[in-house]
Amino acid sequence: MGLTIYDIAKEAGVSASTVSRVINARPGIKKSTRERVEKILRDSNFSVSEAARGLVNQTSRMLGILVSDIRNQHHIEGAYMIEQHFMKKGYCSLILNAGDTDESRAEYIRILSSRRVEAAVLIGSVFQSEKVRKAIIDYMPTTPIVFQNGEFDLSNVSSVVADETEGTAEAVRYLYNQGRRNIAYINSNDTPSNRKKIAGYDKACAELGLESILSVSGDSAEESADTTEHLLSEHPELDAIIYAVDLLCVGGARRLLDLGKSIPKDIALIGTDNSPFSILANPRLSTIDTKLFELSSACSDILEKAIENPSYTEHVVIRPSLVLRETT
Amino acid sequence: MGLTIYDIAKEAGVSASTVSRVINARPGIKKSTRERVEKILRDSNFSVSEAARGLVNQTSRMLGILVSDIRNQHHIEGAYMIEQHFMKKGYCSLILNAGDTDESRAEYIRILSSRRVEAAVLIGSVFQSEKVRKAIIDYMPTTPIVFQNGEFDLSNVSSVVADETEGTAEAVRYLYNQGRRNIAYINSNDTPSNRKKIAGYDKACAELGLESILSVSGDSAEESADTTEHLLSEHPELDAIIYAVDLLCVGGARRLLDLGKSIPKDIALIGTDNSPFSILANPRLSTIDTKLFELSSACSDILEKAIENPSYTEHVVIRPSLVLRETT
DNA sequence: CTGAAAGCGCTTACAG
DNA sequence: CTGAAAGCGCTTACAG
Repeated sequence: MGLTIYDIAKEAGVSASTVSRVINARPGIKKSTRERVEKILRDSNFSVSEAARGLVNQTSRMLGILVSDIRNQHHIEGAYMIEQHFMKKGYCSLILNAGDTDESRAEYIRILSSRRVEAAVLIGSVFQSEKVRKAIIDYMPTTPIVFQNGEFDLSNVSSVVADETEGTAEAVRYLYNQGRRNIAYINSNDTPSNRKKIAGYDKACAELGLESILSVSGDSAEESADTTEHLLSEHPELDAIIYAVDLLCVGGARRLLDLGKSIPKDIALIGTDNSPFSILANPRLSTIDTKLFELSSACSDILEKAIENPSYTEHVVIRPSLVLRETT
Repeated sequence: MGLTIYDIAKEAGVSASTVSRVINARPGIKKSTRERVEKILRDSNFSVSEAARGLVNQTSRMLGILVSDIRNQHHIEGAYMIEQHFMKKGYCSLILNAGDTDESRAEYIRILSSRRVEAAVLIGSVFQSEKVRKAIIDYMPTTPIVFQNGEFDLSNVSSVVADETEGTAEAVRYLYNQGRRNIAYINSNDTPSNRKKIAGYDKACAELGLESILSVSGDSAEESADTTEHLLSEHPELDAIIYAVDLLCVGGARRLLDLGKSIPKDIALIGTDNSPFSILANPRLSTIDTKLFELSSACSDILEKAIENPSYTEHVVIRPSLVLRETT
């Protein structure tokens, strides 16, 4: 199995050096030799071992992409974009599910380091932790890293973040301007990103003299429906709810309809992320667009520059915008 | 940067062999030596180069997972499961988007081969093509491969397929038993998998003496809504529609509601895949459950055995079932 | 219990 | 234009 360049060399009656030169299209090889070797390469379906090549070149042509859960549609978009873009340049992407704990996420930094990836991307604010930071310092102190939706104050880490605080505050202000005065917020998991959203909600409520009404839901549509119903029973005066995630808004909308509420007449709803759910939902969601596509494409751009020049670093902030549909 | 075992050896005053033995927990090392080396390993945050190690061991500890588009929720589930499972055993997964053409998909087989993956998984019936088959013969003739939702008659390729023909036929029969007599089918892209579904639809229609009414939609909910409306204008007698994909069913349901139809009274709807959309949709979809989870977990099991024993091969067929909710 | 040497599959000066 | 040699970072017989 696995032919080596020595096998090819023997068959062509040349040295391995020559075969290597042909494979890598180096100049200064007699045309007839080149063609003979090329034919054998082709006929034998030879494929170079990237591992061996990487060992001598000190490159792996691999990228590491860490996502806490690859099944999360919101995160996979970025991974997709990066994988597609760099595959064209001959890079393969190790897309790994870094798990739910800080320990496991830090461990994945170590794993990427032992695979000698040339650059890494962290997707999701959950990577914001001291353990991950330390793992980067210990294991990838000079590898270019791009952090999507988070930041570390390290010389090799770039960041691309959405200003979710401001995005959420704007949603509150919009509802206020529409005459809503009892605006609740339903949060999902406790992540750095969600904390920023709540900060924006609280800030805007304070500015406008509104009461902060905060509730937390599990991360399924069904749980959100229950949370929404419960919240409404405690605060029958509610005339608007903002959700930290579109999916939760879908669940809430559904339950409110079941309870005989009219949306947005009785109660206005705003989701977050402008995800596919927001258009599929019935009614279609108004939502805070966190500009996933722009975030991902900024990551991809930075990564590209950082691979060229490993000391390149950049910090980008993207401003969310409000997308108005049928729930406001 | 990049310490090698020679750096560690020098610092510990031992040979590289000894360091290697400590790293690999080989027996027969004096306890004091082992502990001294371990401490240095830890303090210096040493991490072995998997590439170099792989070169000598003739293993890569990498798996290749080919998906046509990683953003497809239906496909990523399998990739997730496999990645998670094998990471525990020290394997990293190259999850690659193999693209839209047979050429590109075949090319990815070559790429996996040059990365010397120890096993590969093809997810999705679209890999069913002569070009991919040839690429496997040429580049991975002995690497264990598991094909999710497709098969190749090759000694190194296992398969796990859903019997979509039968699953779809059953949906038709169910509708018939409910008294529906004008049952249409709306297909999505032309893939081997979708062809099997249509075969099942046609077969059941023939059995029951029903007319086959087949239409094709683009792959967004919006396009499906248009297709549905158009189909209904040509066949006002329709009292049921089966969709090749849940998402299309969501789009169709939405439009039918907008047109003032009552679901399922006027018209019954059945989607395919039992995807998250089917529960989120309003109304919730009845759907042909293609048992994604079982498919994926069967792939993962086979893969595990095949990595142990590279000549292991298995062929599994999984029977879909009908899940009844609010659209029938 | 430990080390020197060879080798995994490549690439790249260096020499001719 | 081409080849012999050294080396990338490891592991593993082999010898002691």
